[in-house]
Amino acid sequence: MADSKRQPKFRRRAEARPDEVLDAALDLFIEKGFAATRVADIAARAGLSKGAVYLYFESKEAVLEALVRRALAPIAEQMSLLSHAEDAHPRAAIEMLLRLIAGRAMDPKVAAVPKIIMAEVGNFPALAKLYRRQVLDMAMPVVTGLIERGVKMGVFRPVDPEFTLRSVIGPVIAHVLLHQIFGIGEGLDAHLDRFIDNHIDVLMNGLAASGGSANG
Amino acid sequence: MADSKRQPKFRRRAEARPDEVLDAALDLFIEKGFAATRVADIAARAGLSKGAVYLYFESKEAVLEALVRRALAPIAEQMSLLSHAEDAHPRAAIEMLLRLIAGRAMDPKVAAVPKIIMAEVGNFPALAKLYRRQVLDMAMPVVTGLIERGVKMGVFRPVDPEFTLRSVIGPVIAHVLLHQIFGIGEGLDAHLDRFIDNHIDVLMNGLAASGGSANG
DNA sequence: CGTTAATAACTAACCGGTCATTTATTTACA
DNA sequence: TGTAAATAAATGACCGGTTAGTTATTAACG
Repeated sequence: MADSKRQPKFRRRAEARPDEVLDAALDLFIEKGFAATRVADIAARAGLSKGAVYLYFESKEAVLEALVRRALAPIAEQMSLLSHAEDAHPRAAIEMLLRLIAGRAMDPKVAAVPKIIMAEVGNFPALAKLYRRQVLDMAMPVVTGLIERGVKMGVFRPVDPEFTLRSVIGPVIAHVLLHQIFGIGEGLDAHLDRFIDNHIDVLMNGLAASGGSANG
Repeated sequence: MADSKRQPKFRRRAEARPDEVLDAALDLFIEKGFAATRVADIAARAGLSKGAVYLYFESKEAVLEALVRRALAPIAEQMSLLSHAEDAHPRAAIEMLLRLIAGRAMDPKVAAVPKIIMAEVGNFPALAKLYRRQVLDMAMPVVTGLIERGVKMGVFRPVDPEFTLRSVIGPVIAHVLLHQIFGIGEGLDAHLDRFIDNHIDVLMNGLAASGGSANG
């Protein structure tokens, strides 16, 4: 009151606002889900008023879509990286790929997006299509191609690439789900590398002991 | 009005109502998620009025919890089956287990429950605990035990059972997710057996060609 | 000062949950 | 067995709280 330095009660920062809103929305969608998050909450966390959110986004749904788009962009970049990896030895490429995916997927901010999509796919089928087109349709062919090439080169046994894709990424998904959703293997956080080691070991060499009767 | 046969506008069927409500709720939660489903919708699909739903359930949330409980009951039975399987050869037991899980998990009604849990875990942490206690804490030790025994018997190579669990079930989860959420491998529906065959082949024998340098 | 970012108060609609009332079914009894 | 009283099941209108989206107004700042 006696203070002469009246700092303004808000700043005009049109450039930075949209990203800040998306940051806040991501946090809240992770915490409470899309439906349970109020636009007012997003605004509050982003440090502006609810009305201001509507200066930058058409609707609450539009916030979600923008959020997903923004999260997907870097993944598209990763994919171009993976395309380079095609030159490498299939085994080494898959190993690199798995470590890359696992490392990123264990970051809650990254894991959250597929989780939100799974949760909201019923309400917004467009989200599933977006994710499928921007991520899956780019990533999956890279992996199946890698497997296919490995088979042709004779470094992999003759397996079905489409099916085997699931054997490559599935364990990582399982690991992330158990951890993120159910809090299982909490202490294993630091042991992510060891999990990947184990996964690659099993994936490449199989479970069966070499001496045993292993064929189906 | 001219009709002499006045069929009643409702029937008293207190026995059947709760299950019918849960059936309807499951359908709708699958379609639209928990938050987006109105109690009136549930009632309409179950063929009674909204008020009647509250004769049988305390709240909308109580409907969800009852739904999960009902879905979990048969799984607990399955687990006792699995306990029997421990007597069998670890390899055969795992194979049987995988075919069992995959067959059930591809049924949308069954797959829906974990999906709903994943979606609503933010709002209702109790659900995750329920699922963890009633399913995971029962199922996971069976599998890790199986792996452990296989290692001790020498039919499996020395792997970490906790980590390898993820290699066993992960591919099935991936398959179900790709199919249920993103509609990938739609035509592969009939090929579930072939997917499991491929998974077991890779799981047991590994990807690496026998001649190659496969060790990490 | 004029433009525009931002606010704060507002509206309208929706939806979970309640309850007074109606209808179906069962029971008591002549 | 026929009928009326009793009970249980079900309805549907309603209430109150919540919240997405709007708008009149104000404040920042070049």
